[in-house]
Amino acid sequence: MQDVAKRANVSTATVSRVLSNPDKVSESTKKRVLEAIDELNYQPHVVARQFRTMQTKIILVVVPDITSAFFSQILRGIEHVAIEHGYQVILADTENKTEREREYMNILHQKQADGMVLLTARMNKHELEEISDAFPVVLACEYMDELNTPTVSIDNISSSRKAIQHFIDMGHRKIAHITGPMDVILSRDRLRGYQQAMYSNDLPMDSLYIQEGNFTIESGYNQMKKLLSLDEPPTAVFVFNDEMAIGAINAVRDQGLSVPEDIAVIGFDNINMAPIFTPKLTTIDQPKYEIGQKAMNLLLSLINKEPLEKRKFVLKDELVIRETCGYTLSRNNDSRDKDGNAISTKILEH
Amino acid sequence: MQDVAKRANVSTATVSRVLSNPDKVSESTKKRVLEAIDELNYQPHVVARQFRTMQTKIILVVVPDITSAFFSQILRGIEHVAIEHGYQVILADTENKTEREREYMNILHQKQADGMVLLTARMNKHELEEISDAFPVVLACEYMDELNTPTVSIDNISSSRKAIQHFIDMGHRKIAHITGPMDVILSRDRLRGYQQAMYSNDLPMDSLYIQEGNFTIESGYNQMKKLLSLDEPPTAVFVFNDEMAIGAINAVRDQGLSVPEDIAVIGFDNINMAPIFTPKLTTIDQPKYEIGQKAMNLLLSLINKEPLEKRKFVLKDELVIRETCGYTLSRNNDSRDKDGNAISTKILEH
DNA sequence: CCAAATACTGTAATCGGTTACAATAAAGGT
DNA sequence: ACCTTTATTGTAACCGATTACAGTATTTGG
Repeated sequence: MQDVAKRANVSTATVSRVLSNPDKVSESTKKRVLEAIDELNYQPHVVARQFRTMQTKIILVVVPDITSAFFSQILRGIEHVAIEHGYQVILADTENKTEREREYMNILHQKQADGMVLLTARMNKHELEEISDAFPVVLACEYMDELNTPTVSIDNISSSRKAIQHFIDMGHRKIAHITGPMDVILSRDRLRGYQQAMYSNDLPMDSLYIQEGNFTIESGYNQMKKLLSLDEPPTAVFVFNDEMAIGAINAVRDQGLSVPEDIAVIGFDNINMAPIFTPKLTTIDQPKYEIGQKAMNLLLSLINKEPLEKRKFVLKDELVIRETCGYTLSRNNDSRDKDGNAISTKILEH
Repeated sequence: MQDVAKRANVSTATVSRVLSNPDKVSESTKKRVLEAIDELNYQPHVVARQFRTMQTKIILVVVPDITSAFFSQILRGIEHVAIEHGYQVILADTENKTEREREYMNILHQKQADGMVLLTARMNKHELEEISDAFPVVLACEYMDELNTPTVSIDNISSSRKAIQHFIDMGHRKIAHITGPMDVILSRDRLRGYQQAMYSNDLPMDSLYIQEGNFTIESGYNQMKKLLSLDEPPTAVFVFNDEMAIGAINAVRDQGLSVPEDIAVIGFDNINMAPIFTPKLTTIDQPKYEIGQKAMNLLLSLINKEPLEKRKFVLKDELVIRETCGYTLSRNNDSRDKDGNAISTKILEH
C-alpha cells in the first residue's frame, strides 16, 4: 500500500479511501491511484482490514450433515444471498454430533465470523439463547418454542399431520411412523403431528408402530424390517425423511412385498432423488432454497442491527403426491390436491 | 488480554506465551494466567493473531457442485484431516461456472486462506500454473498432464477402459457413451478410455453413440432418449457419472424397455445411491474419502514447505458390479472380479 | 564462592490497513 | 475583498496479538 501511495503520489490514507470510500476522493486522484494499484498489481491484505474493522465478512453455517441432499439446497440459498452482500460462507459440518456443534460456537466467540446460521440445534435452549443474545444468529429448519432466536422453518407438526391425514383419507388405519432421533426437535414435532392426526381420527396407536431411525438409508431399511415383522404390520408408513423412506422401500421389496400395493410410504423433504426413485416418492416438500435465502437475509438484518419485521418465519410446505402413497395408481401422474393446487409429479422436474 | 495480564500480574507477552508457547512459561505463572483467563472468560482475538502471524489456518476448497453426492464424501476426507491439524475449511461452490472459479482465486491472492484444494479445474493450464506457483494448491479428481501442481486422482482413462471391456467381455458390441461436458478434462479422459477399449477390440465406433451430457439426472435422461431413438440403438451404455446413469435408466424405463435386459448400464463414482437404486447400479468406485484425505495431507506438506515424496498420486478405483450391467443376473449378488478381489454388492453397504 | 548457562519474564516494535482529526485549497455568499 | 462552507488530502493513532531482544533470577559446574 505504501508503494501504491508513493507511485500515485498520495498518502496511504487516500489509497485506503479509494478502495473503501471512493466517493471521498476526487476523480483525478482516484484515477491515479487505481492506475498505480494496477501497475503494481497490488492486492489489499484482507486480514489486516478485517482486523482493523473488526469485521470478517464471513458467515458460519452449521450443518448436521453435509452429505445430505436436503441441506445442500438450503446452503445454496444462503450462499447466494451472502455473496450478493459481500459475505463469504464457512461451512461447519457437525456430522450429527452435539459436541462438534458446541465447538463451532467458539468461532463466533472468537469473532472469526460476523454471524451464524444454524441448520441444527441439538444444544439445549439455554446455551443457544446465550450465544444468540451475544451474536447474530439465525436458526433454520429447527424450531424451538419460547426461543428468542430468529427462526426460519416450516410447521413440521402440521405438515406431518397432513401426510397422515392423506393416508387416512385413502382408507389406511394401520399407519406406522419411522421417526428421526428423539433428541432432535424436528423428530418430536413430526411425531406429534402423527399422533395428533391419529387421535383426531380416533385411530388406535400402537407404540410398536413408532420406530426411531437415525436419518440414514440403512436405518430406514432396518426400522421398516422391524415393522414388517410385526404380527399385524402396518399398511402405511410415514417416514421422517426421504433417505430413510428409500431405505424403507428397499426393505419392503426385499421382503417380497411391493410399494405402494402392500405398504404405502410417504417421506419428507422432497430431495432431488424423490421424483427419480422407483417408485416415485410421495413426500412433503420443503422450500429449501427459500429457507436458506430467508435465513441469510434475516442474519444480514441482525448484523446491520436493522429492526426485524418478525422473529419467526414459517414457510409453506406442500404434500407432493407421487407413487409411493398409492394415491395415483388409478390415475394420471399429475393430480391436484383437494384445494385444487397443482401437484406436479412430472418426472425429471426438480 | 491486558485485563488478563493485569489480573495474573504478568505482562501481555506472558499471557500470549501461555496460549501459544506454553513450554516457555513456568508452571506457577501458567496456572495463574489460566485462572485469570478463566475468570475473565477471555477469548483470544483470532483475527488479530491471524494478522500478526500472517496465517489464517483456513483452507479454501473449490467444488464444482456442492449438491453432488460425489463431492461431499471427498469434502469430508479433506475436512477431517484439516481439523486434525488445526485448519478450518471454507467451501467455495462454483456451480460449474469457470468465472466463479476464477473469482475464488482472489481469496488466495488476498491471503485469506493458507492454501487451496481444487476439485475442479476448468481454468486453463496457464492460469492454474500461475496460482499454484505462488500459493499452496492441490488439485484433486481432475488430472492435467504436464502440470506441476500436486494432484490426487484416479486414472480415468484406464477405469473407463475397464468398464467398456466389461461390456465387451459380456458380448456387447453396440456400446454407447454418455459423456460429461467436453470442456472438462475428466470427460475427455473417460471418452478416451472408451475409444481405446473400442479400438483395441476392433469394434466400430459410431459418433452417434457418443452423447454429451452435463452431469445432471435430466441430461442423462435426455441423452439416453436420443440413443434409444437411433435406428440401431446400443445394447450397453457407459455413463460419465451415476447421476446421469440414473437419469438414463429412467429414460429406458419410460420407453417401455428395461435395464439390464434391453440396455446394460455402467455409471461412475459409486455414489451412496448406487447400491440403493433399483436396479442397483454397476459403477466405477472412486476412493472418495481417501482422495480428500490425501489431497489435504499434500496441501499441509506444501504449506509447511516439506518436500513431497511425489507430486502425482493416482489412487485405485474399482469396478463394482451390481445389477445394471446384467452380469449378475444369473448369479448371486456377490461376485468376484477376475483378479479374485471381492466385489461386494450387498444392499445397504455404503 | 563465582562465572556461566539456563529459565523465565518484561519492554516495545511490529503486522497493514482504517479513520479521527487537522490542514489546506477551492468555491460560494455578502 | 473577506469570511464561511465544502471538498480533498495528509498525519498519525490505533486495532490485539506475537516475538526479538533485553533483563533478571535461578541453577549448574568447577
